[in-house]
Amino acid sequence: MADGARLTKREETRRENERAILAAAEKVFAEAGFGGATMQLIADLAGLPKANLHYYFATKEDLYRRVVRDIFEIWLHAADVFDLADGPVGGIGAYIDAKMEISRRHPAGSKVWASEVMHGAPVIQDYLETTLRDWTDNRAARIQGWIDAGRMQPVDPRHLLYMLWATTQHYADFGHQIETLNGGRPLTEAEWQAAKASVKTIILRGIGAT
Amino acid sequence: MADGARLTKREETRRENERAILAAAEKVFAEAGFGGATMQLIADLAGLPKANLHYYFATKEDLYRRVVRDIFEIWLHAADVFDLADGPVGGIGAYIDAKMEISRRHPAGSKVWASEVMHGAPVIQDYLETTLRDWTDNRAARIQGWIDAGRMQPVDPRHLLYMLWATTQHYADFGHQIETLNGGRPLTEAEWQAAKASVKTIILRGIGAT
DNA sequence: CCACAACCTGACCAAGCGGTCAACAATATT
DNA sequence: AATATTGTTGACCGCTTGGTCAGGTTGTGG
Repeated sequence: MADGARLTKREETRRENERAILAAAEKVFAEAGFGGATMQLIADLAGLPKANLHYYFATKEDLYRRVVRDIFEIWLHAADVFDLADGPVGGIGAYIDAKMEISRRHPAGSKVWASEVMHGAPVIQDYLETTLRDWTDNRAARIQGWIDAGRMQPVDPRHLLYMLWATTQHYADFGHQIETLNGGRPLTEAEWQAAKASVKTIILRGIGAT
Repeated sequence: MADGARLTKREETRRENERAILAAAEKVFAEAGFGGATMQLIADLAGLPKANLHYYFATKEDLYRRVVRDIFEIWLHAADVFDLADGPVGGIGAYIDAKMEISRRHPAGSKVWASEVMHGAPVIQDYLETTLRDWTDNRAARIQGWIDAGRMQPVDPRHLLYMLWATTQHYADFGHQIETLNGGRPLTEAEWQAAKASVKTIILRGIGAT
């Protein structure tokens, strides 16, 4: 008792295998794209026979769909910080921090998401049209509220959101390019902090947030 | 005479076929990624038999390499405007316009480039380490010059460049997402102008450019 | 302990892939 | 007109792919 949920050996194994498969899949899909990824590669990385993957996920597309949706959830919840603050400095500042942190900790997931959208969102188009659209409408309204309250300069809320997404995701999706331009070394802790600070400084000043 | 270069029928055909293949390849690579693209698909789109592709480009990788390098050239030359202006408002403003225009006119190329970098730049790593690094160093120095001259606030020139790249490319790479959030319709001419204006306003104010 | 269900996997398959090639057609050169 | 060069293509090949499946193993509930 006292170690959370009581699990049978079966449930535990299932959970662990799924986790291993999803982690491997995320990495392989990020590195090779959907078309370039192979079930064999994912299986090897997960340490399971290929046939076993098909026991847990019927098809390559099912597995991919699951990976994309998992990322989407994380991505979406980063916006919780948006709603806690009462003004643009706190709200947008915290959102930038949160999204930069996601780029740093889930670079593979970010790439899978980027790849999916870039190729026309074949598997999550419905999510874009429902969940994401609602999400965006809400946040745009909130930003407009700040503008109306004189807390920031009038800018198109949507283009501001695009800029936030673009800039923060860039550090994951184009991490390889940034690393190369950084002398071939990954950003250090201090360099990450500097990156965050730069982004926040420019954007918050850019919208005249108070 | 007077219609430019005099070409034999052979040269003309060769030129036209190469053009058709490259255009088709850019589109297919953008839509499906390197791994998902097939020579058959490219051939069909170019209106040529598959075997003919291999006469012009020995391998799929050769063809891909050519597409990526062509984009890189366009991308790089967009920065010419950077050098004509004497201050950040003109220089960076014009650069944003130029890169937004590329996103608009070469969305497929942009996606191929993004995909290439995202997957670790397997075919243009050398370009990143030489041409792009030099390019970046030069522009960073120029921006630093503007800072030293008091023409803009002190910000890290590199992170500013990343922000410019990220934001402008976003309109190509995530064009599908933007279109979906725009009610399923592509941006109109006026909306493109508004996007450009938003980006320029926020960034130029963000760096305190004068 | 038993019977049943869930889980695992090596061997296999049809389909599609990048790439080759021999035979042929068109153009250029002499 | 004859010849050499370059361009074109259907048919083909070896290989890898996603996916299947029969038969075995492991865990569970009674």
